[in-house]
Amino acid sequence: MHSVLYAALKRHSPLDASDLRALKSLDFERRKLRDKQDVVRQGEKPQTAIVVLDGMFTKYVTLRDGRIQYLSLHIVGDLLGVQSVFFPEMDYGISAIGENAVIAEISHQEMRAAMKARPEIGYAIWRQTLVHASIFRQAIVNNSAREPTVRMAHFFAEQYYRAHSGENLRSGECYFPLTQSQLGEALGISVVTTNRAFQEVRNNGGVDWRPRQLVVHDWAKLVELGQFDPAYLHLARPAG
Amino acid sequence: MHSVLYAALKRHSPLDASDLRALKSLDFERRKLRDKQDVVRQGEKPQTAIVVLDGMFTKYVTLRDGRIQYLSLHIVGDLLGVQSVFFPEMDYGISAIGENAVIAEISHQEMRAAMKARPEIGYAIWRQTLVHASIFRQAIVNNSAREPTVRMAHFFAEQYYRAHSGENLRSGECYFPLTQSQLGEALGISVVTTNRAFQEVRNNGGVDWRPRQLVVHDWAKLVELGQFDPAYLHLARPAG
DNA sequence: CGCATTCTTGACACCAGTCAACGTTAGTGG
DNA sequence: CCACTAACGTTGACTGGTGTCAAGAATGCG
Repeated sequence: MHSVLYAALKRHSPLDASDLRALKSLDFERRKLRDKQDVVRQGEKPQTAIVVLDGMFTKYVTLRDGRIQYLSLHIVGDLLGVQSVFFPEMDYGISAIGENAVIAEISHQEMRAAMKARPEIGYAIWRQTLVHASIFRQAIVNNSAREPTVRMAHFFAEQYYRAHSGENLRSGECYFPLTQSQLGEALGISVVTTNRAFQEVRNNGGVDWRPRQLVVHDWAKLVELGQFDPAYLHLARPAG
Repeated sequence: MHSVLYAALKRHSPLDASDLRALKSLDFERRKLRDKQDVVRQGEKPQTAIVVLDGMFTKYVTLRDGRIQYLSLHIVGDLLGVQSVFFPEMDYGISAIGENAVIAEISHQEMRAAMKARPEIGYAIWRQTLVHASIFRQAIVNNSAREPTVRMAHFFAEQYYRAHSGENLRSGECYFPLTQSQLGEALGISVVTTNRAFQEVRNNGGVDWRPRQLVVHDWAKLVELGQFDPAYLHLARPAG
């Protein structure tokens, strides 16, 4: 878990040996989750922050009428629920999607101590929360101003780009265990529209989607269709 | 400016006398902006962070085809562009809306120094960025999963609630200098739909909207129509 | 007073949602 | 190994909401 977190933070933050040592001293508990199992629910007051070790997790909101809106997807290295270190009550839920979903739980106390002892760790975590905020902003743009096909292509592009840390993108795969229904709930469109939009993306976007796996065979095409510009993800290296 | 920032941070963070002193020592430059004038543009690399002193500001994204998507509105006390302290390049723009738009610019250096000298100031600012992230999340939910009328009511409620810091909400006003066209660009709907949705909100939502001013005469009604639950804003006091 | 912007309304087309049925796949237990 | 089931994917038909276009009314500013 320490190396996973360190690697993720290192991507945008200058951590030194002492910081690494501090990270290594963090106590944590490993936890495996089933498909669709909640890590935290909206309204709860968790005592831990979460590092994704494997699989996929999602932040989501449940509406009055029971409908769900997914806010973001998260993969290895993502640090979740940082907000709960500062504001006790969760205004969104976190749940696992798919199998092999594993997290490490780190107590708020430990987190606070590490940030206090090594301010640069605090800044690194802060940067991560800023990137996540940036992803939220793009989701607003995407779900508000782009038509279903473009929207979906952009979403795929973001997932793929993040899964590969912005490197070696030309072609490849990434884990993508959502159902079409869930994808629709992320994009703010109905299942039927999701299905039809996907067929167009498959035909014109240089991607395919086998169960649990997104297959990109023409990255440039996907970028073009999705109007994807990764600047907002603030990874050190520009798109390759 | 110092008291404005201090008051805003105090709302969610425990700052002491030394923190206040540190804030007071911050050097800044006051700047007045015209309606629609940019503070920073997407892609630029500003050297300062921004405290809103008066009027209204907005974060927005410009799409390829020139369309605009507004991301959030900001008022007195909001600290903007904190991200640029950590990531040089802006992935969104900030501009003034309406008259009497005044900001204070604080150099990144000064910001960094203050956070280093007084960690609690850093945490307070961090909390602000977390609240803004939370507002983004709600915007995703709002623009993706709620129909125009409800969406608009929710948006109004959020504005009004934030303008009043969650206090004395029963009835009152708040500054709201957008045009209907801009409101549409915030909600992800066309001008025509905006206009029609507004008429319904006016009729059933306990609000009115005079030029530049949002008038709430029945807060409970607005909350009901907009399905507004202010938990996500993480102000200390619950709704009154 | 006159011009530009904003607001408002109607008509129309079309995209996206809903409903419903069927096909496909994966997982379970006999 | 196959039968059975539940979840998921796919398709068609229909409806309604939302966007676009266009024109006129109201407002505000110089």
